[in-house]
Amino acid sequence: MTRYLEIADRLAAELDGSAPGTRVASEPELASRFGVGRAAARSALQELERRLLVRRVQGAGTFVNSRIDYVISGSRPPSWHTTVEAAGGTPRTVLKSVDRVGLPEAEAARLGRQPGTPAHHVVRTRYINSLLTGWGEEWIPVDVVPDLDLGLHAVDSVDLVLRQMGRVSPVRAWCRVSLELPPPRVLRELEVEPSTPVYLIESLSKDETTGAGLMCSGAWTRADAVRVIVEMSETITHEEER
Amino acid sequence: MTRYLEIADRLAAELDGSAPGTRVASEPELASRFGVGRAAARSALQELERRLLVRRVQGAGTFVNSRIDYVISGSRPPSWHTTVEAAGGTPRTVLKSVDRVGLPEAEAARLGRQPGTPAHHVVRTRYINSLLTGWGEEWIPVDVVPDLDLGLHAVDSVDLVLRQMGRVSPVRAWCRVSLELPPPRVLRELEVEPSTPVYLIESLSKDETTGAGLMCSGAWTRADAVRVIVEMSETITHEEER
DNA sequence: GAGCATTTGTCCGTATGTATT
DNA sequence: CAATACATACGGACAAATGCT
Repeated sequence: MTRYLEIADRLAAELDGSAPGTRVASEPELASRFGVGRAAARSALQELERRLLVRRVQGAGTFVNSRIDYVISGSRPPSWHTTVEAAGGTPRTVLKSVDRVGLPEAEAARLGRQPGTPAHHVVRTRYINSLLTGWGEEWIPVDVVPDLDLGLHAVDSVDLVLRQMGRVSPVRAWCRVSLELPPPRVLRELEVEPSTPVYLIESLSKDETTGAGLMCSGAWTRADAVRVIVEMSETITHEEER
Repeated sequence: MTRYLEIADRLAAELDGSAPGTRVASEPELASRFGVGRAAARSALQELERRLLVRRVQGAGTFVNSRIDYVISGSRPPSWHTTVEAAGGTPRTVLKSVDRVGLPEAEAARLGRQPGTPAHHVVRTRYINSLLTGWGEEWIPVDVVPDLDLGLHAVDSVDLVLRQMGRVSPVRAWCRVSLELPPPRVLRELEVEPSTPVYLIESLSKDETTGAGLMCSGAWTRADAVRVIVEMSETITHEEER
């Protein structure tokens, strides 16, 4: 019945299988093609954007979107770079800052330390194909690795730096994933609209042998760029499902 | 600079703390109040809807929305009804159908059975405060509980029926959560727009002692009604984080 | 850097359709 | 049935970002 949904469905079918980044017809083009006003053509493209099928950029145009699957699992734990590359994308991580701070209360509790314990505070952004898709911070007590910054400028992976310079074996001990709307800070850092859904991935790493807390992190990721899938493989205590 | 975002932010601040279900000013009211056209007032309300702060119903109005947190965790496993009630909501589960079918391939693999094995196929919908928020299906091999339908009409909980009539102890063995856009089937069942984000929660229950697959399920839940949080507490194998 | 065309973003006024109350 | 409220659509206008000359 509604014209713009017909157009959206039609376009969705046409775009199915197109390569990511392919250009989609502009609003005026669609308007003349389907014999509607610009408003209806615009609504159709916006509908496709809500369905995460396209990405729209003011001044540039509308382009086919694609999401990569990021599986967080106990049994099959792929790294970020590997995941993105396997999906045919180009990953990039940018180190924004490395500070030396006292541990905030929440992070201290997770790491099993006293609040105020000296720690490295690492802030990094993540890109897929030059598109800013993630922002996150990591806390590592300084006694784990005294001069983390030296290693971080040479190697990209915090994990690797911990293993080589800290001589520890970090394993993921706890992880929590939820879908949120970005708080003001993340809004600015990720340069997104307030209505863009983002995943919050919180994580804690402990030493494999001693069990001591080594690192905890919080990472925000755009849901229109990544599809996070959480798999719990272990047998878990009973849940009454009704 | 943009007028409608100013209005949206203003309204968001005003609505903060309002009781869920509270009525929000209509488009014409907002238009005259802020001295803008109906288009700008409408955009502001749509922005709030994208932020999941309000719910809009044609013919009725715009109302304050609220999401309940549903935590899927190993350490603290609450039931659906308990979770909703703890959040101050009224949960309801409606049994749509109970069929006897042969197990499809995917479900058979999960349950460790042969495809085509006779099984109960249970379809149910879930409501929060009379709002349709979830739709899901469950598969239970008939040899686990021969006459499941009898029990299901008396008790709401599949888990309880399995314990009482099947004399087994189901525990969650595997669980997978992802955020999706609803496929056509779910679109119809949940009566939502194609752009409404929904969670897909897949789950497998095994017997606590024998380890035999008892039940597997797939449940779709509206993300504007529920915020799913997944917690992995167990120590998981190493993941290289970069 | 300046200028220009293209494209999306915002906004107006108006009208009609459709669902709810 | 009538009033209300949201949904769709038109035509027109200007703003803002992008990409190219």
